[in-house]
Amino acid sequence: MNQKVRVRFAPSPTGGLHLGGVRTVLFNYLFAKQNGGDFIVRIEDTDQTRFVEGAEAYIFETLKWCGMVPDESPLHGGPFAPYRQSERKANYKQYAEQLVKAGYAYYAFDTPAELEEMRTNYKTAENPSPQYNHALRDKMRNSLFLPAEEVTALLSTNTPYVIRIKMPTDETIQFTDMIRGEVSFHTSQVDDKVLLKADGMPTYHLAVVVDDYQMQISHAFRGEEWLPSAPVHLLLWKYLGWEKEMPQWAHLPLILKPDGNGKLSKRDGDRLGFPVFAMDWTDPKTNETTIGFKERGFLPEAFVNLLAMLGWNDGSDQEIFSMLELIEKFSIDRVHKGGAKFDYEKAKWYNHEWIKRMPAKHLELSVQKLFAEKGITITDDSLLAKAIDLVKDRCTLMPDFIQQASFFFELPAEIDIAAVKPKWDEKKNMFFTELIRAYELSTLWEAPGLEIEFKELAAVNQLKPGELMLPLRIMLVGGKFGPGVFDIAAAIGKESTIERIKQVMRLLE
RNA sequence: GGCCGGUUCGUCUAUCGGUUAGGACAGCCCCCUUUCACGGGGCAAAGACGGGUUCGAUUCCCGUACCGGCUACCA
Repeated sequence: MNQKVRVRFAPSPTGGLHLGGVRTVLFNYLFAKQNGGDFIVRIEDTDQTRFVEGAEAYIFETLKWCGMVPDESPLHGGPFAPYRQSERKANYKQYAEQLVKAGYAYYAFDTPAELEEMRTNYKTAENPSPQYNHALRDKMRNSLFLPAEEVTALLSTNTPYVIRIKMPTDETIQFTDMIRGEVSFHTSQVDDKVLLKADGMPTYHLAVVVDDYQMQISHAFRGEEWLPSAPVHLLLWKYLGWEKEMPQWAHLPLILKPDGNGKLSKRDGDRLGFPVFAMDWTDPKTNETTIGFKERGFLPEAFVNLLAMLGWNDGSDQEIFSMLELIEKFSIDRVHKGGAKFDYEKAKWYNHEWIKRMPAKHLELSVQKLFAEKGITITDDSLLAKAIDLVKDRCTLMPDFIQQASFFFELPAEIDIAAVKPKWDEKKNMFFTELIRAYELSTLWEAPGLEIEFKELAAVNQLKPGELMLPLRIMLVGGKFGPGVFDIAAAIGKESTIERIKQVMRLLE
């Protein structure tokens, strides 16, 4: 029995990685790191017909973005390489053969058409989906019921065949799931799953057992959708003689659609207008891009945080956790049994919280990039930091910084002149003319001083500051939003402030 | 249909048999703010149903209902 904690995430490279997948990685990762163990990524590409170009690279980019670096993987190498099942192909057949020899599995020569025929022939109202199982296998063409000579003949003439597990007719398979406790199945209800396909590739069922064994996996976490096939895996561990090395299982609850029911899919995101994939994914065949959390403007810290809280909590009221805190506090026995509906509003709340807490320094690079995409070049780093600190409280998603802060770096794109024009008069015009003069003479350009000067001048002119502050805001910002006006004036500087006042005054003439 | 799993406010959830069933998001109201937010305060909102066990059940057991997953030579 290996003591060392070793977990694996075993994705199939068929497209973008979605929420549920990333959460599975996260729980694996947290568990491994908490226990000083290894986090392995193994690519389950046994179905060559479903291979999608770029999907594997995408998986690793996603893990990197989330801050979960594998200790072993096809990309990072490791002592149990290769980590791609397609490259381990030669490995599996011998075990399938071993099972046949021991009487735990058998050759099946049924063609796809024959299987189809069986399903339609035996389909009844009570049994809408007949299985290839103990009750039906004697009706099929397999090494269990065909004469030995015929089997030999079929084999020697290279007739395509698969190897199926021979499920016992009457046994109870029980195991302890780390999340669900005791779970049991009756073998009569489980079908004779294919272990080795006609193309020589193993199915998931065989591959996961062989690889978990060879890679010395200590704990196997996967989605709840795998629970029904757990008895097959348990039996395989036993039949292969590795029972003592079998990992502990944990079947994670599913992430469900926000509305209605069922597990969350990419389509729900398209339909409801929120991301489901971690990052943008472009399907190489259709060239269609599906938006990701990253590109929508989520911080990886927030993404990880919100995923962790979908089905887990530490028992306290704390909701904001960093990766380090999660590693420290995560516990598999506090993971829920029931699925959780995904709530995009709450997801945004996590991001908002993270943006608010994030020091401006950490945000600078991505904000700068966002601006660059809009054609705004930032040359003054200290102004950028100041601007970020001033507006981050009002940014939920990263692109909000464009709306909230671009006026710091360029003249307002639009001026809401209608907000001031109706109440604009000669007295106000005079006030701002005098304000320009006063500000031109200012030696100390700081918010409190600017505000005092402004208010004093208003008093001299017998005007209420309230009636003047909105016009000033429109002049500097362009609209009815943003941080305190004098903070803005202080940040953009004397020259720009005066220029903006003058410009709008001209528009008001 | 069968098998397996699940079920506390609209949503995410706390509760290790005894609570006015707590928090958060969203909603509504108020305060703060001479903009928009942030922030603060408040309102409304839940144990699917029926049986047990128990002095006492949201909590333990059984049944029902409902929801989900699986039922491929896909993972």
